[in-house]
Amino acid sequence: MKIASFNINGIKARIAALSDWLKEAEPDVVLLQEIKSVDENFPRAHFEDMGYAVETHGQKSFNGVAILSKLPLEDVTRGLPGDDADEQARWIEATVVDRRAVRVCGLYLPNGNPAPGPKYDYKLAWMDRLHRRAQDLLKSEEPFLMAGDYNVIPQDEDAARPEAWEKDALALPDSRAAWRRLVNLGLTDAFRVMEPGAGHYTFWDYQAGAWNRDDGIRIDHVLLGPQCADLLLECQIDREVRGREKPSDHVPVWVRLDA
DNA sequence: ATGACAATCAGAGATTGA
Repeated sequence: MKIASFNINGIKARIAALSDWLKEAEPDVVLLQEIKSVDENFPRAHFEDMGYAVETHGQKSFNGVAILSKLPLEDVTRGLPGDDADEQARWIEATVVDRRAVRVCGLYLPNGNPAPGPKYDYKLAWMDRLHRRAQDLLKSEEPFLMAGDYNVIPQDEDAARPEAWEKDALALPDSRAAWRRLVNLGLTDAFRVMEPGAGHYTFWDYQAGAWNRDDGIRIDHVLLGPQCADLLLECQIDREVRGREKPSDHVPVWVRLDA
């Protein structure tokens, strides 16, 4: 089972680029972030015609997550538990059934800039809710993963120029501590365990020729629960997608599971 | 120190992103 995460930076603007990548990468499941669309305007029929089931959790203009799946999706839930007043669409879950059933969670973690400030407070509070959701998923002792745009640069080797991010919400000590607290529950950073080296990124800013200078950061991650980590076969970043026509500023990261 | 670039909504330019 091949499961990918892709922050597409607007579904309407990315229909062609996403479709091209789907045809060649042939993922079974794709967790999308920043669809920037309400559910009614998501080009559902287009992706259904490509063989995917479509589940969305959108809002107007910003944020928004979705799942595309060639395999049946069951028990879909929307919204990260823990704050009924939170109206930002950043979390969707479903169970994918093939040889094994895997609970997949798609997430778009708040950016948090400027820090300090209310946006950073929201980011840290959201990460605390994520920690609690992970604890509950761990209790099930079933295979699960949480993948998406975490907006966290875990370590200096995950940035081409770590000094440029020192005071940024993506790399501040409190952000990294919250990331470690999550991982230390017993989750596996799928890419990091398969590729221990530096220089692997998932995001390059549109500005200042970041892509041409390979001035990137690794902020899109796949965290695996223990039973899911047992099934891990492969994890890769499709970096070449960033060099194409009308690209997102993020690229896909995917895992292949023995499931 | 600032803006650079892109998407959205709207129908110009502000807002957001990372």
